[in-house]
Amino acid sequence: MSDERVRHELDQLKAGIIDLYTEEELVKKMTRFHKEGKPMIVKAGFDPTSSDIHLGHTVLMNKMRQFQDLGHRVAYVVGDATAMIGDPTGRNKTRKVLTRDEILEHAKTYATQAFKILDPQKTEMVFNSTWLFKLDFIKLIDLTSKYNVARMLEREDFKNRFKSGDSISVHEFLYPLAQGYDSVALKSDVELGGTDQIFNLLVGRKLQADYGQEPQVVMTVPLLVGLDGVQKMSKSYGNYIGVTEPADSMFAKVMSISDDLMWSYYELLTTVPVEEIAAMKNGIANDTVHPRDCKVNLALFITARFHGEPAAREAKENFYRDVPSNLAEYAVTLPDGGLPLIDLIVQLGFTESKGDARRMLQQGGVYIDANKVSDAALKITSKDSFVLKAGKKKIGRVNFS
RNA sequence: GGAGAGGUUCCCGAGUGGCUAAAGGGGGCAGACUGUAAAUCUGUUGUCAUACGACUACGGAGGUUCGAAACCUCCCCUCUCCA
Repeated sequence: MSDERVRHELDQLKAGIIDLYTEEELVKKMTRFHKEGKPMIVKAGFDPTSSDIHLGHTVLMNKMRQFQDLGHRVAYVVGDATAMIGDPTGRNKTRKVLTRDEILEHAKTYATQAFKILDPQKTEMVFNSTWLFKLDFIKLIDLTSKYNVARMLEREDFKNRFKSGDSISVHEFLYPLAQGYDSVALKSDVELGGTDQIFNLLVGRKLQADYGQEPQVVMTVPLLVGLDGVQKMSKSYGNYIGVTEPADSMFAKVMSISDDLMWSYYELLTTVPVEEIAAMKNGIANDTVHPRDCKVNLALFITARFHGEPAAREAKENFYRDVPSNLAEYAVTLPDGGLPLIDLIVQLGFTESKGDARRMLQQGGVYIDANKVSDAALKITSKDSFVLKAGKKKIGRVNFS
């Protein structure tokens, strides 16, 4: 019966979800969908302050895709208006204000990346400036009157900042309200977000009720921890793997995570069944399985997802080779008097400054064709091409002309 | 509006006239070890210069001084308490 079907779909949707407010309401909406055929509007917002989608986003997008596969529609909200506030996480004290063009540009590249996962036929991309910029002063006052400061201060970071005496600007209170108002404007049935979004998502519920709508169901997905193993994956922390990154670097980055972190990547980014993951853990515990091999498989899985199997295998081979096969190539003009190695390193962008380059050289991090170079004053005089390696990650073939 | 405390290098944070490119920690980078992991250890961490050294930097603008991150004036910003 239809009940069965709803039950089954519910299990699917609940998989990997942290918070769900509330299950009853979700069931009600799903049942209605099956009876009346009107798809749910599943909302998720994205901040267009950067243009790259990384693996952290994909956790959320997979869930969105699931809803689409069950026949629902996704409202992909580009937070161009809310970006002007910046989600008050307390760390972005001076957030760079983006121009209109930059935001549109970001939204565009964002979308093409998003559709590696989402179904474009069932996705509406909307900009929240469409309705937020139309709020006049009267309506804004009305909106702000629907929430009070005490409740606002319940939000974790507001609370902390208030307690520790850091500044909170009044306009930051507008962020949750604006995001909540998005839900009102879209009449969303479900809103998805990371666990750090829970407060904002719940504001949406309250506001919808205040505006006489049926409140949205709120679901959160776990945050993916970034490569550093500490903070959530985020572009601003530089601990991310972008979905458009080359296979080689994607593979290498996965390999660089800690063994502990590997498990949450398995759970959040792969379809490997939990039993298998448990088996791997067991194997490692009794020394029959090497953790490195588990990580290689993880890296293969993730790389293959965005680049296909063959590319993933090639990335693996490159990873174990001293010199990758598809090495970056650099064309350099050799000046008459020769080119100091230090200058070359800077010129290739391997280090930021000459001092940095010199340091790296002195510390033994520079190799030419697999031979360590320690002479900081070395000058390149011959036009023979060679492979230059500076540090662990910077490597390339240099061709002179 | 009143009173007080502050703004230091990527971050936190010491420094109250020359010994300060500025302690300490975090982070970053490099090296050792390893599994091109983590943890640990070592080194390093403003720019230019082979080097001597030069330049830039302690919220902003002026000033005092042979010499200022430090002292004075004004301004900007943050926080706390009072109204």
